[in-house]
Amino acid sequence: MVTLAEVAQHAGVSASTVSYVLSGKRSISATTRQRVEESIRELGYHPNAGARALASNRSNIIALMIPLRTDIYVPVMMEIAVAVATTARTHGYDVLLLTGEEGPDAVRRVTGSGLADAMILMDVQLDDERLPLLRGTDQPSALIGLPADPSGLTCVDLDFRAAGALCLGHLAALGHRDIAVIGEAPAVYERHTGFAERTLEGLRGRARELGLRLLHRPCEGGYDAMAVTLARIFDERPGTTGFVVQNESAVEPLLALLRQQGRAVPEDVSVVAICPDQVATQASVRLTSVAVPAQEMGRRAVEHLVAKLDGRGGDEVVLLAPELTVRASTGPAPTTP
Amino acid sequence: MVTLAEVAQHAGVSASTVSYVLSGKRSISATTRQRVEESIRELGYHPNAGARALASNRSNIIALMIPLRTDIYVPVMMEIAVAVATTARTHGYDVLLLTGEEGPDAVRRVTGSGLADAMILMDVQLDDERLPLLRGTDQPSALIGLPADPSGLTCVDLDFRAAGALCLGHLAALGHRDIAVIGEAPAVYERHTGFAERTLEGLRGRARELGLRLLHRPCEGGYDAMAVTLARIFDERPGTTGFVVQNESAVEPLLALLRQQGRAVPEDVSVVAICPDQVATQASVRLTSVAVPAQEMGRRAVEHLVAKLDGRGGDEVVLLAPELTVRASTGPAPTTP
DNA sequence: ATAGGTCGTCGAAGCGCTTCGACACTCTCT
DNA sequence: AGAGAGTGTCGAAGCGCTTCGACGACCTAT
Repeated sequence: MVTLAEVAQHAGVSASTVSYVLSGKRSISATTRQRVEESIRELGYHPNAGARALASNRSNIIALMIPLRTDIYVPVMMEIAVAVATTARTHGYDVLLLTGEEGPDAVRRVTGSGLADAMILMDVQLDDERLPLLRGTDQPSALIGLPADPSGLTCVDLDFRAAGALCLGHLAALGHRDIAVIGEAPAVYERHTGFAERTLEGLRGRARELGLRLLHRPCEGGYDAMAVTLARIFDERPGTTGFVVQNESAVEPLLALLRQQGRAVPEDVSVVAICPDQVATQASVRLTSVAVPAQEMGRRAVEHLVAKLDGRGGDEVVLLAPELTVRASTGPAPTTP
Repeated sequence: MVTLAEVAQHAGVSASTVSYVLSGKRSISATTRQRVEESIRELGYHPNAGARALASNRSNIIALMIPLRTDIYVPVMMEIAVAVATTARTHGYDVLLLTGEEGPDAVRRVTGSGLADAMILMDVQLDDERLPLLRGTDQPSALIGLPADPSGLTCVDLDFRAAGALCLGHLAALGHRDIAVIGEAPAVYERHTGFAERTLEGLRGRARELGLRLLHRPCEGGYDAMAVTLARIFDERPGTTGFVVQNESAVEPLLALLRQQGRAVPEDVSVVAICPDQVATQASVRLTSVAVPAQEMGRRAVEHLVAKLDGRGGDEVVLLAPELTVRASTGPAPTTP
């Protein structure tokens, strides 16, 4: 293992000079810099992370807490995680992966031990038990999601309320009057997950404004659950012609079932999804959808944290504006004779 | 920030005593231990990670390198990642998330800086450029996947060759003679990804033994690509009655297309998948499948590393035996009159 | 009773880095 | 020509922890 001191000796300068070459925190003459850089390369020097963290009180690590459940929003989570890791690297940070399993203890542990300089939390509940801890520390943090009370916190999220409204507006403009909403699994609503509830508010609010009839049904993913849910919907509202789906694992089952029942998409019923673009474009019918900008969210969260760590910027709630892309799954409502 | 010294003072002992209470590396009287533990709790002490790493030359971090591509095997990757994180925590380790983007440089950086004590690599190519680096260091590592030459390395993987053979055996036993294999995207084969090629070897070998006709077609995910591929298959081999699918994002499109063409599963054609159980059970037809034991793989990799870090055990190739679960997508071959 | 163990604790060294103050220079401005 | 203001470099302190050797205190076997 090569140390700073060895590099210094090799280059014929003092250790502090090498350190300043590395950090750029003091000016160094061009010739010295070159000599040092040459030595670093020649010896294959890598600064020791622990020593650096100890001396500078900075680990250059950002912690990312992902939900333990692997059964839900997997593509979104993965995309966010990768975006976080990639963005962090471009700013010189590494990413520590925490699972939700440890809950608040993980926050305490990471904060207390100086393992990470900052923290990103995903899968935030409206009234998340980790939030008081975050407010009580001076360690920067960012949430991906929006809790009930975001004061004193940095949050990045899609504006799901607007997304809900947008979907409904699109269906309404096409003449649909009876809309069914296929939501996430009931457990998601029971946990009071922000995005699910806010979407619903957006949908309901706009439905009221436009005088549409709205039926919301949570749904476990998968074919069988979807079959039951769909049967109930048509039972209760036979005139349903528009669907809004916010549940990745219900998308394909829904399409398959509609097809099977002889209801053509988009001729007989229209479907709008709120999901990552990839899901929308790979479905058996290319779906009109509001994209969940997973990468963008991950990137923004990291950039906020880096800014805060550099002493720039403060808390802020960033709600990304939803965009609706029209594809092949929506069309004019059928004219009932 | 509370330090060891403060805890020591509070408990009326020396710093080293507190350290030994924490590590258990020397015997400590029960009364002293209690007093120290009480102080730790009272002061809310967390050992500083950097200082610990510097002094002990151990970071208690395991690096996990995941592929950058988020478009492929997402659920598997995610499951492995979560299993790695969870298992690592139970052994007192944290997980550093690296993306494949940096490639070999990441290996050098992490190894050189002492950021992590060990490393797990996913998405291993048969002739992966990171392997020489791993062999050249004394830092323990584990691969999830199997390269062409695993000598001097620890590898954990499903025995894909056996998995391929198993699928074919099952179809053969049901009387199918003409089998089509829907593979991963062409790029996966071009990269010489181990699992894809080994599956193919297993399939071909058993096909030869049993005298079956085998047609292998790589396939991009999604509905449209699958439609093209399927058309070609039936064009070339109209008598095809058995399918083996190794491509998560081709599963649902395949089922939809077969249904659409009036080919009933399993009455007219049988489908066996190689995929995580979750995909198999959530599909519109519950799929007979060989499970990719993602969690098990993640867990095993971590446990091997922990053992190596504790000075137990050495390099080893662990090939998990495949298990085929019969569900609703396979049945006897139709008798051609 | 004394030599030899074991047990529990302490002090001090040191891990590899960052950073502060100091110091010798070289410029500029008057 | 001398004061003042940079520049570029160095030495030393110290970050919070682990770990080694040392040392009493107590126990056992001779």
